[in-house]
Amino acid sequence: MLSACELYERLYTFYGQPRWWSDDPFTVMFQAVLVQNTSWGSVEKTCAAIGEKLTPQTIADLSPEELESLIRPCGFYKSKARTIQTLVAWFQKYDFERRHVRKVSSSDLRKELLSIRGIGAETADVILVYAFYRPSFIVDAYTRRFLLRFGYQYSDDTVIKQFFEKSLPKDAQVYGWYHWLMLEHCIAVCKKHPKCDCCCFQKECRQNL
DNA sequence: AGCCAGGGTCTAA
DNA sequence: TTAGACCATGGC
Repeated sequence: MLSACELYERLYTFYGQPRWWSDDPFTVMFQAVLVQNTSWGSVEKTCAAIGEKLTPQTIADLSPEELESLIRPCGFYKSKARTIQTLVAWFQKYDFERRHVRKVSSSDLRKELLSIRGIGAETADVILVYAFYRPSFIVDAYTRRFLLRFGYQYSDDTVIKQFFEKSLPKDAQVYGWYHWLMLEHCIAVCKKHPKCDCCCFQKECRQNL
């Protein structure tokens, strides 16, 4: 079994410099909610339609119904609209400024996010890492799928989170890059093997890694 | 046609 | 504490 660090080295060597989700914290928050149990393509389309109006103030000024109709294509639009409005109100307490949010400690920030209805562990960690540069390893469908392919079998997300956090430097940039690399890898493999969860030991899925 | 997508919440046992 | 129902739409 490879360690989390060794896996990272191989991913980084193979795929090179990963992208960041978005430089804009509000874009990260907005998209992280929209993508819940939804395909990324729907989120992209929705955000493209909103265009430059995707700012916290613009979204804050929308009525619930207006926001619902904007995000409808992403599914679960009523609950997501409510979550986004709550998030915006929360962000407004910090004047929509990342540097103000960053005055809060990581653990308190995580608690604040988790207290918002519609934000669970995964969404909170995405926001912590990509929007506010706080190290809290993201465990999502890609993380689980990635580990499965390499023969790791964990039942519980908190155990997976620990697997990464215990052996990596506590660094948000590393966590964000790592998550992005796993995503890239899953997408690259899935193009060749649509049902790839069950092919983790096949050579095609592991070559060059 | 039917199943799934980068989840989260609430409830029943 | 945990499995299962529910939320909803679009893409393939």
